[in-house]
Amino acid sequence: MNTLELDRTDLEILRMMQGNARISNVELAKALNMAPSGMLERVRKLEQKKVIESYSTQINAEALGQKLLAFVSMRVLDGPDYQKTTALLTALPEVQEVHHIAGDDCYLVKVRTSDSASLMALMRNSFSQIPNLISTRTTIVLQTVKETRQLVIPEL
Amino acid sequence: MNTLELDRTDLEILRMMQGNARISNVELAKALNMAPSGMLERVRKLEQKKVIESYSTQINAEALGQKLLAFVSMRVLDGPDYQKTTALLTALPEVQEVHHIAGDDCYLVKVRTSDSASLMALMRNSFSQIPNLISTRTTIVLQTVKETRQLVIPEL
DNA sequence: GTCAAATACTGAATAAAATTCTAATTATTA
DNA sequence: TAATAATTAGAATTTTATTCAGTATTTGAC
Repeated sequence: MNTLELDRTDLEILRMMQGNARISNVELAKALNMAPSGMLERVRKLEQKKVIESYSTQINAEALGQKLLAFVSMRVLDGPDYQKTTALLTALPEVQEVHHIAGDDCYLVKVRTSDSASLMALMRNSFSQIPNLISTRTTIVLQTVKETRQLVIPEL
Repeated sequence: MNTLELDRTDLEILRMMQGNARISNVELAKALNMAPSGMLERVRKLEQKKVIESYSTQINAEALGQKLLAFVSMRVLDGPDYQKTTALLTALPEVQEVHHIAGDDCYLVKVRTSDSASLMALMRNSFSQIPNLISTRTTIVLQTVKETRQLVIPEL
């Protein structure tokens, strides 16, 4: 099979594991009518090919006191430090997403902090320290109705 | 211990599992110097308390041909169907996030599709069918520099 | 189409891990 | 402080992961 092509079985594996990363190999094998050993090889291969990127645990953000979510629009000024500026921004643990979007040299940044005071502190103490970086707009999330990274897996 | 309070051990567990949902119970126990049986109960308790929401597999979106990411601003008109409108939107598998944001009755919606044609189809065939829902702006992501849901876990 | 090489799969054996349960320890609280 | 509840360890048991040799299947060259 080609390095990048996924057959029906692969897609079924991904579908099942996407929703439950801790499903046992035996259970997976049963569900797809395979021997556990064969299933194991499939999964290992998907990991090697980086089709499976990681297994992560979704933690209740509020349980950790992380009640504030915000989207911040930013502009990075062109220049020799462009890469470095991006790296500094990305390195902040409160920064969950950094998307380069169309229109100007702009970033859309998703930030999660405990509260608005922490966000303010972050913007004043961290963002402001990064050269050539300008926050242009901050949007506070009032309520999150849905938040997942589950992909639509084709049927084949 | 209180239903919601997390001690140092809990936080360590979350820290380790957040980055690797498939870490074995034995390995966790070793790392925190506990018996596997005790560790297992801790984890079960975190699951019951919904501090741990789920275990998910991060799949390479491009491997599944999902190359387009977009943020769509939307407005939902007030009315008796408000709840239903939200439910219909949320139910779409291409819709990964729905955030209610400050200012107007507005949603910020994150959408992932295979390409711009699919996005257009989604907007025309699905979004448009939902009553009282108006897309006000679509922002295409050119490049994603960082995308994680890892939370900042306090030290204690 | 045929054959050889590579790939994928099975089934059994073994190693490792998960799970259960009892007893003991520690923490809570009345 | 005593009684109660919660947590933990340790051993026994069940289940799962992993390995591996052999079989089947697919792939690609000719």
